[in-house]
Amino acid sequence: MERTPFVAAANVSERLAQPPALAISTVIFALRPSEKSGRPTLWLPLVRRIREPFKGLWALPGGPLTQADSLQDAAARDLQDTTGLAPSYLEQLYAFGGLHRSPSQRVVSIVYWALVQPTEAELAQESENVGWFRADGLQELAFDHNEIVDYALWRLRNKMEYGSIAYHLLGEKFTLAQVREVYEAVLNRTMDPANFRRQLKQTALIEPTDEFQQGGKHRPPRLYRYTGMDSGTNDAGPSGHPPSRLSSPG
Amino acid sequence: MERTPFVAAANVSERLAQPPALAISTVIFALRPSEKSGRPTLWLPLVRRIREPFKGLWALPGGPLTQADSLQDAAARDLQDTTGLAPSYLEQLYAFGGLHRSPSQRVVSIVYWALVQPTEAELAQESENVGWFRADGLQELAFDHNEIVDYALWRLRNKMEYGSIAYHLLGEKFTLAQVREVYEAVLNRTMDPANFRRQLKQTALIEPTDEFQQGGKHRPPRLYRYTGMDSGTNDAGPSGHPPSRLSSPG
DNA sequence: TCAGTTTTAGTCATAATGACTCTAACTAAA
DNA sequence: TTTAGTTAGAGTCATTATGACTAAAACTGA
Repeated sequence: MERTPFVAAANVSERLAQPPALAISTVIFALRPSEKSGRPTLWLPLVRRIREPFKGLWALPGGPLTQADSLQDAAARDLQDTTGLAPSYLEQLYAFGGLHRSPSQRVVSIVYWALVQPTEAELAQESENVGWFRADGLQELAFDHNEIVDYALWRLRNKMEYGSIAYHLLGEKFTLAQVREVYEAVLNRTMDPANFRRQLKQTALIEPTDEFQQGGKHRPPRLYRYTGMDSGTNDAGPSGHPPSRLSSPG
Repeated sequence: MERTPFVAAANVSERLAQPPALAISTVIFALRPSEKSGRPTLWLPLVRRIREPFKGLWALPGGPLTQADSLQDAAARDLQDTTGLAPSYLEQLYAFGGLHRSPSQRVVSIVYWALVQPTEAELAQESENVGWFRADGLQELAFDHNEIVDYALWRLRNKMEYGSIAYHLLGEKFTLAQVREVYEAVLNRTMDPANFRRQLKQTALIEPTDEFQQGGKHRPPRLYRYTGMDSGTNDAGPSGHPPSRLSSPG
């Protein structure tokens, strides 16, 4: 994002005369095993800037608003181009329009946030200029992107307290323990397995399958399926989700 | 908002070549007594369009993004200019960027929503081209503004379920019954007075004053004061409010 | 066969909720 | 002065949700 657009402003008066540039950026979250514990933790892909400003620093994927796309489509397209990812969940986060976000021309960024499933996240090409980072304790990023990531994290944790969002970080079938691990990774605290299971089965939109996950060195857990029929890549803006409360157990 | 900016596009290819125009609009809510029952209900001010497109139709107040202002400041300034209002609460709602929101050039609107207190709302100048309308059952508005108002209503009702937002529609001192009336007006259903009072006093950030409201034909109710110290015109975006639950009683 | 693990069901005390009753305190009409 | 009408405000009670906890079930690996 924030590629220097059209003209480089030579001075303040020229800068004020230009209309602000419009950019789209996306914060993408996925679960990956922690290096130490192996437990799932939150990660996000970043791209390295190859030109000024902030050349060499890592930044959120994005770019100028493509004329022919809606905002949502532009976000999805940028995601595909820069990281190869197709998100299972994509929602507008916020429009950032401070006066001095970019040193050259003024840039208004409309930021989306996305969740991708582990199978998709594996496909994401890593390279010299595209890498995955743990969502907490990020290094210094370009522009105001640290602030943006923090806000996206806050929103993710917030949405978590209602139902339905956790499943976009998982595959089609999952165990109840996996759902709990998503909550624990996002909210950064442990939860009582028994109580969590009780609440999930009461309120959440899931149904049991007759399959069980094999391979563990313990009793095989039943696999469940999400029945929320969330249209995936849909916006929670207009036509958004009415919240169905799920409070945190144990 | 959506004043035809800079150049009027002559054809599709020219239109696609131009960068999208940026506009700011605001949905403003205030309580006003219903014509029939006299009970408080939700109203919002609209301005009549005096030029094409949609000349003659009512629309949300707004305008192009002023260069020297942040997004939030631009919203507050437009509010002041078009309706004379200074909101006690102002928050970003959503960025609307569909391809064909405006028939001439493509316009991306960053929409804010605001709450004003009754004393302020009275000051709002009404005129031939500025009027107040009930928030539900609106007539056809210019552009996609019906959709925007509906979404703002959804967000207002949503925020209502956490605490702290209702008081921005009231004055400095208020009775508990008035708070309940705000909830009833916004959520559009009645609530049990006794249970509502109990919950408010448990969780909400209010303190009793030693004053009582006189003039009713019944026992005078105690006046309360909000102690949330919400910095009023602050954003709930980045640096936003962590939600403190208040569920609906009765 | 046994120890170790996680799944899964269940118990129990406490807190929150919704429906309801009753008294207090005022006004207005009789 | 009394009485009816109104809302304020406190309190009761059954039901439900929550958090902490116990324990059996079902697998693996030694």
